[in-house]
This record gives sequence, structure tokens and C-alpha cells, in this order.
Amino acid sequence: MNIKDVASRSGLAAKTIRYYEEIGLVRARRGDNGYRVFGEADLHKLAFIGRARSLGFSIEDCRALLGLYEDRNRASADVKQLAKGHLDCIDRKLAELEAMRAALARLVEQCSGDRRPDCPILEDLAGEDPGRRS
Amino acid sequence: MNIKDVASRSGLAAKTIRYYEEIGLVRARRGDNGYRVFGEADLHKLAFIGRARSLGFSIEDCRALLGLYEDRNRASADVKQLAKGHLDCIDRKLAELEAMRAALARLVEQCSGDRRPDCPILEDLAGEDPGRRS
DNA sequence: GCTTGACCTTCCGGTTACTGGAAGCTTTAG
DNA sequence: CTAAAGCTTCCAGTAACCGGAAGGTCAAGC
Repeated sequence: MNIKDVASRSGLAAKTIRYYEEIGLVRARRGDNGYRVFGEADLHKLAFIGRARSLGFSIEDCRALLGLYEDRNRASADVKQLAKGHLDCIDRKLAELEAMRAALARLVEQCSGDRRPDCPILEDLAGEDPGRRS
Repeated sequence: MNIKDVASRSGLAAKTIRYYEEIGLVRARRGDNGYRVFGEADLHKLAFIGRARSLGFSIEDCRALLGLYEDRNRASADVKQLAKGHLDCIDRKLAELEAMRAALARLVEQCSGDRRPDCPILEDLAGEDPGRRS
């Protein structure tokens, strides 16, 4: 398999796969012409990474997950801890985004959105406190 | 005011303020010694940017907001549209994170987290579908 | 007047995870 | 044979800064 095939079958971009090789996340054999050659095992590994990335795991998380995946002696507790840490991270981001959303939604709601120049959004950003509650 | 004063009063880092000047988001007068000199208006503007950034507006959004803020003839509708676009962006991110969270939480829950090597998290990432539901 | 330490300046490199593009092979289809 | 597609490497850029080095400046204390 050449890079484009493994790319389309794994759902990753060819560029991305070359990048993963560059940072040592995966390795690829080379053919006589210098082209990268991939087998089913490589495809499997890349798809694994793709799924982990789509769950929001960082590259370094993926490196750790791959290590655990290939270690036949690892305990599931190690994997669980990594996943849990990531879950906490997601929860923090969610809380932050929700707070952001609430603040912004309140501002948008207060703004008449007409042709007059008065705008509570800008007033709030400017720190002019007239309409500030809590 | 020198940069450290305006930094502590605006809540931004001195480095950040220099960066904002570099990208043309703000300007700063210079004293005879070459030091940046800030007035209350500068402080105000930087605090404005800081608040917008903490609401998740991008630098380019901030540039637009500043433009609107300083344009005495702008309509509040323009501001509202920018804010609404940003709100949509936040909503998309929230949905994505929530889906991620749900998928990951399910995996974490299924994992026994003991010393045995069987781990549904890794199995799922590997694409081995035995426990796949929905 | 001199030293010390806190501040200021610019410049360079690094971060995350890629993406785009240029220059130059190789392979394949017609 | 030619043209297009696909492969290679390398360079640069993205967002929004942060850390650190090298060197100028300022205020306080002796």
C-alpha cells in the first residue's frame, strides 16, 4: 500500500501520516523507489491513532496509548487512568465553554441589534458597568 | 505608565502587550529612553481586549470589535452579528466536546481498571468491535 | 560616584498538530 | 512518448503567545 491508500483507508491525510512518521509516532518501510510502503498492521495502527485523536487525545497521549496497546502485560488500570485524566480535561474545557457561552448569550440577548450605535456588548467589554448584574 | 504597570492593571502579561503591539492590535508611544509609555486610554483598550479574549474572541475578532467600538457611527447590529457568530462557534465546540465526553465516559465506565490486561478502551480504539453498541 | 537589582528593549526559538506549496523524482494511462 | 498523477523532501505558515538571552536604563543605597 502506498501512502494515499493507507490515508484514505485510515481516514487520515497523507500529510498527517508523514508528520506522524517524522515525530516518531509510527514507522514505515520504504520500497526500492523510496516510497513508503504500508501493510495492514500499519493501517491498523494509524486508524487506532485516528480514533484516539478524534476522541481528543493529544499526540503524546496517543504515544502512551500505543505503548500500552502494544504492551501485552499492561494493566487496564493504566489505560483507564490515562482516559480518566483526559475526561477531566474535557470536563474542565466544557465548564469553561459553558460559562463563556452564558456570558456571551446574555450580552447578545441584551443587544437590540438595530442601526443605533448603543450596544451593551461593547459597553460590557469596555468595562462601563451600568448594566452589570452579578 | 510603563509596561509592567499597565500589564498588572489590565490583567495581561507584559509579553502579551508587546505581542499585541507587534501585530498592530494596539500602538504605544515611546519615551526618550525607548520605553513604551501607556496612558489611561491605552489601559482601557487593553482591558477591553483582555475581556473579549477571555470570552473566547479571537485576535481578529478583537480587531473588529475595537474597530466597531471606536466607530461612533456603527450600528449595534454589526456587533451583535459578530458576537452571534462567535456564539455559534462556541455551540459547535460544545456539541463536539459533549459527544467526545459521552464516548469516552462510556469507555471508561466499561473498563474494569484492574491489573488484568483486558481493556475495552484499547479494544475500541483498535476497532475490535465486540462490545460496540449503537 | 558606584554598585546592585529591577526594569526595559529586541530578537530568536519553541509550543500543537498539522497544512500548503515548491522543486524534483517515478509510475501509470493513453 | 507524453502528460498526469503520485511520490519524495524541505520550507514556511497557522494561533497566540511564552521563555530566555544579550544588553541598555533607572532608582536606591552606600
